[in-house]
Amino acid sequence: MQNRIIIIDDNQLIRESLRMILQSAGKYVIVSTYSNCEDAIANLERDAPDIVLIDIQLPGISGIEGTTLIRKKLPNCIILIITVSEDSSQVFKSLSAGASGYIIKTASLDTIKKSIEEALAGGAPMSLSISKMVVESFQKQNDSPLSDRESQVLQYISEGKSYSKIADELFISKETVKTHIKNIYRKLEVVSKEDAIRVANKNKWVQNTH
Amino acid sequence: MQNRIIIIDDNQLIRESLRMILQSAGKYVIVSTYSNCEDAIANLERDAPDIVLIDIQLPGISGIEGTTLIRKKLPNCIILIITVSEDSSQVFKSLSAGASGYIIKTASLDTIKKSIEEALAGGAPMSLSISKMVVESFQKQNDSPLSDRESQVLQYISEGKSYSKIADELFISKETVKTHIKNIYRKLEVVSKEDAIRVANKNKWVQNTH
DNA sequence: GAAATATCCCCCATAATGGGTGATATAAAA
DNA sequence: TTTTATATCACCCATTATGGGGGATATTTC
Repeated sequence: MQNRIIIIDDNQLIRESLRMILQSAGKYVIVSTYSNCEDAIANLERDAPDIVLIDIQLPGISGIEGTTLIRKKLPNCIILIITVSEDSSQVFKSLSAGASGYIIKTASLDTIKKSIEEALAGGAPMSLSISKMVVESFQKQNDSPLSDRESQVLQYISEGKSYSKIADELFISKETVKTHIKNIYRKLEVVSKEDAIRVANKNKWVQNTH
Repeated sequence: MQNRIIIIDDNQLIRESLRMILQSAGKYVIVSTYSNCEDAIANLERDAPDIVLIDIQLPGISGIEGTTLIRKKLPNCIILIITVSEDSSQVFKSLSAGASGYIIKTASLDTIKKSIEEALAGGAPMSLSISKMVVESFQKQNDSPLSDRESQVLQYISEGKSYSKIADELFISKETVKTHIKNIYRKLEVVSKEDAIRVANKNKWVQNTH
C-alpha cells in the first residue's frame, strides 16, 4: 500500500519540487499540498495522511503549533519538519510538539527520500548537526560555579525534594542543606527555588529526569 | 594528523577486530586497548586519546561510570559506546554521562568506520532506533489522566513554581491552584509534590525544560 | 596562610503546603 | 435528563518549608 503524504509549505516551488521527488519514487501518494496550516488542518480527516511534511515558518499558525494540532487529531501520523535553519530552540520545540524528524531544505533529493523511508521504518531522521544538538541536551555541563555537593543539592531541589528529604537522602542535617542552598543562591545570584532551577536548567547544570 | 583511539572492551575478539578495522583505514592510531576501565583510566594521560570506544558492560567500573570519569579527565575527548543492547535507560544514562554516540556491535565494518568519522565531524552517530528513542524522550505523552488545566498546573509545579506564582501566571486564585493540586494528587495517587513530579516525569506527562 | 568546601547550630518571620468541607457554573457523557 | 468531569473560588486548620541573619569547626586546596 502506498503511503499518503501531505506537504505544507508556503513556497510553491518547494511544494512542487517535493511532490515531484516523492511521486517519482512510486511509493507515495501526495494527497494534497497546502501553503498554510489552517487549510491543511481543515482537510486532515479527508486527507488522512500517514506522513506530513511541514515547514517551520508559515504565515498564521506556525509549523510548531501546527505539529501539536495535527498530532492531536492524528496521533499516529509521522510529522517531519522541513527547515532551512538549524536553530536549537526551534528544534527542541518541534520535537516536544511531536515531530519525528528534520529535513533540511538544502538536502539532496536522495537524502530527502531516505529521510522519509527512515521515518516509516521507525527511525528519527535528522541531520548530524541536529542529532548532535539533541544528544548534547542530555549532557550536563561542567562549567557550573557550584561545588559538587552544591550541584547535588540543586539537582535534588530541581526534582521537587524538600530540604528535609534532601537531608535524609544525603545523610546530612537540614541545616547543612540550608547552608548549601544559601551558597547556591549567592553564587547563582538568585533568591528563590524557581529561579535557581531555571538558571540551572538553562545552563544544563542539572540533569533532566528522562 | 592521525586521531588517537583507545578501545575498552572485555572481549578480546572485539578489541582486536576493532583494532584491525580502524588501523586498516589509515586515519587512526590505536594507542592502547584495555579489558577494563580501571587500567584505561590509569593510562589516560599517557594515551591522550581523541576517541574512546567503550563497552557498556565491563567488569568493575561500568562503561557508564567510566564515561563520567574519562570526561572528567579529558573533557574534549569523544566517547562512543559499543553495545549489543539498545536498552533505553542505558542509552540515556550514557548520554547523560557524556557519550557522544552509540555503535552497535553487530553493525557492519563500514557502519562502524562511518560512525567514527561522523563523531569526528561533530555529529552524533547512533542507530535509527536509538535516535528515535532519544527523540521520543522529548515528546510529551497524551495518556495522562489529568485534565488540560491540571497538566498545566503540574507542569508549573515541576518547574519549582509556588502556588502563588502559578496563580499569578494563570490569572486564577491561589485557592483554585490548590484545588487543582488536590485533584492531581488524588488522580495520581500521590501525597506530595515530589512524588507527583516523579510520576509525571516517568510518564512524560510534563515537558523537560531543555 | 588564605580561600573554598562541607558540616552543623541558633534565631526569626513569613510563605508555602496540604487536608478537610464546602460552593457554583459549564460542558460532556451516560 | 441526570450524572460526571471540569474549572473556578472560599474558609478552616495545622504543619512544614523557606529564606535571611548570625556564627562555628574541620578539611582540603591553592
